[in-house]
Amino acid sequence: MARGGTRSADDWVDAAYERFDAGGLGAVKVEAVARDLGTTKGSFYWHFADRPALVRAVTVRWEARETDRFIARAERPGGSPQERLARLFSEVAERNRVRDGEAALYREAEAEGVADIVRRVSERRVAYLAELIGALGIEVGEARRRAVASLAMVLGMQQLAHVRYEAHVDEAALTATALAMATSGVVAS
Amino acid sequence: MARGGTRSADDWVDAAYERFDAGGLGAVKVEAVARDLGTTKGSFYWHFADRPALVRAVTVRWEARETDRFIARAERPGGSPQERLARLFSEVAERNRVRDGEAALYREAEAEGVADIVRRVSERRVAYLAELIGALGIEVGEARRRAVASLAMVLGMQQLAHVRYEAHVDEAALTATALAMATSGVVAS
DNA sequence: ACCTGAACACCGTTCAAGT
DNA sequence: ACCTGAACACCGTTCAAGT
Repeated sequence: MARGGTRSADDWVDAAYERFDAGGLGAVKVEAVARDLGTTKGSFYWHFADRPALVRAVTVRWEARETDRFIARAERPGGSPQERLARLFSEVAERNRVRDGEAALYREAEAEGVADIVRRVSERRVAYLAELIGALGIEVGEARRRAVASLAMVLGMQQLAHVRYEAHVDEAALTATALAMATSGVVAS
Repeated sequence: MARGGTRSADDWVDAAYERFDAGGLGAVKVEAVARDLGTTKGSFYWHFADRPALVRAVTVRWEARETDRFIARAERPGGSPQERLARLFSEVAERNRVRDGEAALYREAEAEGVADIVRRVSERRVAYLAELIGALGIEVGEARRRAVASLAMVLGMQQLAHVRYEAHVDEAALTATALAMATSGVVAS
């Protein structure tokens, strides 16, 4: 909102979200956001109980957007389950390259008190993956195990990327590996 | 060291390491460690340039211990490569349950400026895994790809555990999955 | 050579006082 | 109803002064 005017809680979340996008939840600082908004941090406490409340609002917004993207992906027509899985993994691999706020989320979730939200998103991802794998004719329990294992591998690759461990495994190999885990099923029951 | 006496840099690292063990690198706070040692934080700056130097010393110590454990494992006689791999993965799965300082390391490494050390440890883990897989008669490039993929999956499961996402996949299943990835080779090249 | 104590910066939080 | 400004706590950092 314009300097000098009055602000809503939403304006605070907008400004905080920009900082989150750039630097993760750790960059969501009351004083800094107040500066961005051209107001004082004292005014922040009119709208929110404390910093954790703001961090939580930002994460909830991230969850909503993540869900939208999920639905958009699922709704998009075209293709066998295999093709959809391939599309999904290749999008994930591509986003892996960008070190944005989301990339930091799993790392920061616990310290910032939003582990529950990240857990919820994880469950959605697993459910969606399991659904696609199930569409290949795989039994439901096995489909879930494969979904968890391939999600875990993708998250692990993200972590290795965080410490800049390249491991000579590129985007294409990551995509192929995740797809192979999902479709050819290496997961023991 | 006893209160009132004089302290060495090592004493500071000892005390800081205890805090790391309990709460990760984030718990390594100059003021708190000074309190533990019964001295003032001002005195800290005689021994160290700043907090990052202390954090780095703690991580270097962690690396040394991690290496020791690695060597101990590798040297331990007995068993085919398969048996050693199984032992390795089951130990990792077991440690996954404990939420200690190490569990937080990958998350915090970048923010704390010790990504290089964690990267080095990752490379050792991959090299060791690749060596065992290579002993199964697998070609060297393929062995490395399998090593990276199985390490990534284990790290990813750790992350999911951090947000307490259980996913109905237990320790035994994790072990079996990692082993299957390493030995039966789902990784596309 | 090693430490204390006071000072400052930065950020989260509270609150009396203003509009 | 919403905000300012000052205050305090906590922690990292510096430094003059002490032993």
